[in-house]
Amino acid sequence: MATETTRPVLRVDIKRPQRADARRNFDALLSAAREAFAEKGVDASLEDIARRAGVGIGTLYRNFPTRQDLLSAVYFGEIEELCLAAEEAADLPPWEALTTWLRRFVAYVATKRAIWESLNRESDSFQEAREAMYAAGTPLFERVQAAGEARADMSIDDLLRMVSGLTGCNFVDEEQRDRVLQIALDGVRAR
Amino acid sequence: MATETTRPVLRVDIKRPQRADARRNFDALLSAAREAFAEKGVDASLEDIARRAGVGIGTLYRNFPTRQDLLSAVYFGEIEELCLAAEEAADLPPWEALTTWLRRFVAYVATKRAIWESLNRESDSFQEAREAMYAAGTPLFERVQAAGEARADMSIDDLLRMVSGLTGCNFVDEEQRDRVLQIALDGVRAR
DNA sequence: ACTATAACGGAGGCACCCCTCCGGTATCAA
DNA sequence: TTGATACCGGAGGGGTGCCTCCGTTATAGT
Repeated sequence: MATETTRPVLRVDIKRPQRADARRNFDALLSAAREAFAEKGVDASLEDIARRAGVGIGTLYRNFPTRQDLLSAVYFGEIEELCLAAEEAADLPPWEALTTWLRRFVAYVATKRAIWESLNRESDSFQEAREAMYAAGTPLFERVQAAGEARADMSIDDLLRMVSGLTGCNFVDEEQRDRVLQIALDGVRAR
Repeated sequence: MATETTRPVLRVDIKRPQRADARRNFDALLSAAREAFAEKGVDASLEDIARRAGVGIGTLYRNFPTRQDLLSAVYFGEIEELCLAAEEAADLPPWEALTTWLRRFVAYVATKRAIWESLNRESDSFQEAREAMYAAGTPLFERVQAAGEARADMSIDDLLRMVSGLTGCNFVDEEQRDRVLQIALDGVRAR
């Protein structure tokens, strides 16, 4: 389903370089950045990223003139995947579809701190990512509400902030995180 | 009630200096630090704090040899107040007592980022603060559970992490924060 | 008033980060 | 093979923060 999607697109036009050596560096930088951002959040040191990639700092700046460019290149793809996951879940019954997607959402957020931060920072370029996530989640949530299985006095914004808040803080272990999340979602259910 | 409490004490023994000028600086540092920590979180720059206090960096280090010493001096007092609030709420009916205290808890956490961080960091000296908070909240929560008004399969640790998670992330406004918190607490209620 | 000394404050060494600039190098088309 | 050039890397200047050290100053007891 939806192979030729017209979903609001997250366009990043940082072009992969032409020359072979340049392409190698470009890719190394991307994966080093993915690693560093996941580990230290969006404030990870750019010099550290260049080091991890085994590349000079100059090369980093040539490919990604600003920190935002690098962040975008790394994360917009992943958020895109999240949006796709929402479409895939659409076949399930309303409540399962929603929780399935949220589970996926949580899995992402837990490891990729930047996604979480993108929900919590006031930044233009993150705005776009946030909107894409909301657009993806809204149909799922509205379906649940239409089925009378979730309280009507709640928005997707409420829901995602709730889930991301619970995901963004430390728990003793995964088991506790799931349990607490489950409890909070119980509050979302219509009674 | 409990004027001569034997509650686990948060002891900080950084002694206020003897000489008049030293005492002035000590106090100025404390309030500058309170301000800076609230504003920028526990990572606020020590040099900035000294500047705000109108004092040399050396003076800061003389009074508070480590960042932890300063943090402790600032926050343990406030956490102590939080614990007192729990005792005061004890007169109310179980569920109200708990939510009254949690409301207080939220009010603190929202403005004092360090308290929130103290729940989310792995640090020895915060451990102590965390334990004090837990000790204060446990009676309230257990009372609610005993009254059958909260689900039994949840601990005070679960509850506080849930609340602090929801408090620690941004909401559009206070109203949304309260609404979402209310929804999550609905999930805590026994059905 | 005078002095012993507690307390001051900021210069300075070290570390890290950001970003620019440019001499050197690897690539690729001819 | 070779030359034009796209691309490299890191030195270096500017900024901030941490913490120590020590010459200078204010205080308090006599």
